[in-house]
Amino acid sequence: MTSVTSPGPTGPLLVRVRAVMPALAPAEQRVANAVLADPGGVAAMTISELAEVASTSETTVIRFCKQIGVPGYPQLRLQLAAQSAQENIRPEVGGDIEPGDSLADVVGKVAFADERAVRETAQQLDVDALSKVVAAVAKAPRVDLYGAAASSFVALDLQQKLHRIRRVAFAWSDVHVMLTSAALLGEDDVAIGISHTGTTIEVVEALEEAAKHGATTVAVTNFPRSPLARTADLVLTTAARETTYRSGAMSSRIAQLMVVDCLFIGVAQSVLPDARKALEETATAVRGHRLKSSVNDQQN
Amino acid sequence: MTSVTSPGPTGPLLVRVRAVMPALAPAEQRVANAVLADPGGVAAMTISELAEVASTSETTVIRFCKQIGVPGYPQLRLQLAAQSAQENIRPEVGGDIEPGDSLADVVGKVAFADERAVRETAQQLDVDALSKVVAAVAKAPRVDLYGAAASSFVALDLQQKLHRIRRVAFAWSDVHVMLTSAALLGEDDVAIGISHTGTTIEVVEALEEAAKHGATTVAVTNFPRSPLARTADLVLTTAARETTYRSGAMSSRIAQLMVVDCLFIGVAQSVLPDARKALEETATAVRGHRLKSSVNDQQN
DNA sequence: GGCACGGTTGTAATTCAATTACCTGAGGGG
DNA sequence: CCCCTCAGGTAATTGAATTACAACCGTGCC
Repeated sequence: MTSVTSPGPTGPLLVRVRAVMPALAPAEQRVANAVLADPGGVAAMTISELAEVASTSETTVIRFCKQIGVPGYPQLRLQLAAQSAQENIRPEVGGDIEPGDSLADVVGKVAFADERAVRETAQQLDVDALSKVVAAVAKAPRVDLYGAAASSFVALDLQQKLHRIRRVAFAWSDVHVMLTSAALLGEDDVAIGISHTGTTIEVVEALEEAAKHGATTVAVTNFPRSPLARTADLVLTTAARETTYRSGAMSSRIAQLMVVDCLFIGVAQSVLPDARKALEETATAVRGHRLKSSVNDQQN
Repeated sequence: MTSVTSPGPTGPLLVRVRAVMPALAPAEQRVANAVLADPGGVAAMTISELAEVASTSETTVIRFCKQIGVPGYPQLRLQLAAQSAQENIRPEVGGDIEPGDSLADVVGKVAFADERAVRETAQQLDVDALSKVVAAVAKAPRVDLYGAAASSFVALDLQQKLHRIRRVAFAWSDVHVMLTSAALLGEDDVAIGISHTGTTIEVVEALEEAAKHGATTVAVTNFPRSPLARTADLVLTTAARETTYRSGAMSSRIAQLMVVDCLFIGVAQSVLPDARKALEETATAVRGHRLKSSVNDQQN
């Protein structure tokens, strides 16, 4: 029993709450909303007061605590107090993007949301799971990547990176191709499904098919209780709170890319020096397609 | 964190405790000492446990609370939790990624680099130029996007976003197609070239071709003096310092995406309410491809 | 259409932490 | 020597937190 600030296995409490939100029952979601709306305030409430605010019973509040991995209500209060004390040091200049915002506001808010997504994702990322994924990918004869819409670009990005260090990887976004490809995977192969919500039918199906053939399955999603996460052997969660500006993937995709970059570097490290050599050779290959005036030789 | 908190950065509560110490009864002083020795630890204790530790009774603990101006024991716990949380502010983990770094180090460094890229890009972004780009794109009958390798994904991402709000956009990564497409652009059209270094021959050529036909040309690059930037009418610069781990685009691509997101939101704002309607319709369209267990309706 | 089932929610009983009321004993002054 | 005061504690009481249980609701399966 050391300190309140470093509780369970995973990172910051509020991040966890947001991640688990969709998997909660309605009454529990009301509690979650109350907590997210005013963490500091809730820390000052008794269980009955919070129940009142969330229009539900004390019982449900307790259930909510257990759901998010906190043993009881007093512990929740403590963690909320700790959390909101930290936030106050670095105030959230954020807020949602409004239709009337000036461009300067938009830039500020987007930047803040992206920064936060990166920071919080890193904080709560399960390094243990990541290392298992790295190990699996490093020794896999073949890696399949599944993603739809915006997530497909993340898949493509990873494919390209892995390809540059000679790992055999394929990124698919067509269900039919996903399924046929998954059907051809074997024991040592790895299949990675990417979906922010974790509910994209096609990606879930493909991962199930891959599992059926013995491949190691990995989910990259924001929601650890989502269907995709449940299907996978290993889960890497992001921590993006999408702005409500219904534009679709913004910070979620940034968070996914960060995770995928970490994965890539891990793999590259574990197959050094081959990776280094491969990277140098590929860099040399595109050098002829660079104009002068920059000594830089990275690709893109 | 179990250290004896002697010097400065402690907040008001512990300061107050120290101040009133001499005025306290012996048994109360024992409580005070226990609190000062390990504030975080005490926050995790019940009143009985603390009484035990201070070799005294619960009653004395309560008396101690009142003495230092805290109404009750639970309140003391909360304040201690908040206090000790503030003490451990997270340190900045800069530095380059080394081959021998642990995965946890890698995650920390990647996150830090990404965060910094986002922050610094936002700070130096030319909002005036951005607003001109927004205006041009908003009224353009057609937008061409050019990018190679990793930057092609950024182009595709933007294309998809613009498409969702009914803007006609094309993302090309094949030189031949780029050039033919550029040749068909007109006065009101916009061509956006994306290249981190700004030296990718194909992208520069395509932008030159587009300029030749009267289109507004835009560069998204890290280097304002690069060939690409010189070719373009408007320049949006990113501010990524690529880690030397020769992996290619990592934080540079994050920065590009942020810029592109701002551009997109700007355009969406300026064509409201059509954009809103379009976004809602597209969200509805994919709803059937979502599994339940999530109320969320963002795409990917 | 009805019936069984799993999952959700609330009520009531119970346990346990926190607080208060009250008691004891030691020291000091009249 | 007795009484008064006050530190300190025990035990009773209150109220918060938790658990046990029952009602309910939608869903899928005959």
